[in-house]
Amino acid sequence: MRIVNWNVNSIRARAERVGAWLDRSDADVLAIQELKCKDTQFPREIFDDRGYEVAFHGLNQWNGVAIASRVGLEDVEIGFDDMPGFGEDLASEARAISAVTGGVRVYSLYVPNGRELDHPHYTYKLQWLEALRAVAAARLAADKDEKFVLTGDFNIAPLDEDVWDIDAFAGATHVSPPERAAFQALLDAGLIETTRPLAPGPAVYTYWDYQKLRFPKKEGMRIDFQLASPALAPTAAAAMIDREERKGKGASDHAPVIVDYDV
DNA sequence: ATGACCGCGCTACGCGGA
Repeated sequence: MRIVNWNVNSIRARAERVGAWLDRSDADVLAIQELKCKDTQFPREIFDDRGYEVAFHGLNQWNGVAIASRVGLEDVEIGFDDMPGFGEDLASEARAISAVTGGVRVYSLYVPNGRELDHPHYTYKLQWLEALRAVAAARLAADKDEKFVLTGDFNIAPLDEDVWDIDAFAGATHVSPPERAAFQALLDAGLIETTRPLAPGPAVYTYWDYQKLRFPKKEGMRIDFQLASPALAPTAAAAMIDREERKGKGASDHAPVIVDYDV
């Protein structure tokens, strides 16, 4: 089963491209981040027309997550237990959706950006990741044999080699020790990241800024991942970052992250 | 060539992105 996660940076602006990509991707499951639309605006015909079921969650022009699948979609959950909110009213944001598909619970996650190290959004990011860790730990405690995977845009570069120049990130988010510790805590809880071993770096990236010719200069960041449960991870057979999809006019700033699982 | 930000919304410039 081919499971893909992709931050599309607006599903409406990218509708044609996502459809064309689905036609050639052979994806069984596509976990999407950054829909940038409300549920009432979601272009579900992209998926209907191609025989994919789709579940989506969008509240406004920010964030938004979805899962599309051609191998069934059941037991959809919006958010996760004790997911923190943000803002004066601590409103919960559209950053998590999951569903059982092909015998695997797949999460589509858009981890908060953090903005600046001294910004309230950074504290929110760390709290959000800790709540996510608690959910993963609880799932494993309840059933160590459950097949599930946390996929999406983690907005963390776990290793120095995951950015083109670590010196350019001094004092920036995405590389700070607390963020990296929050990512490591997910691994310490028992999850296994399946893309890096099968598509190792250095200089393997999933995101390139639109500015400053970052893509043609091969200056990117590796911040999109798949963290699989112990029952699923050993079945990972191949992984690929589809950087071809980052080329040309109208590309998302993130590339699809593809993993084939023998399930 | 892969080429000098992009998408969104009370359509106009500020916000968020990383």
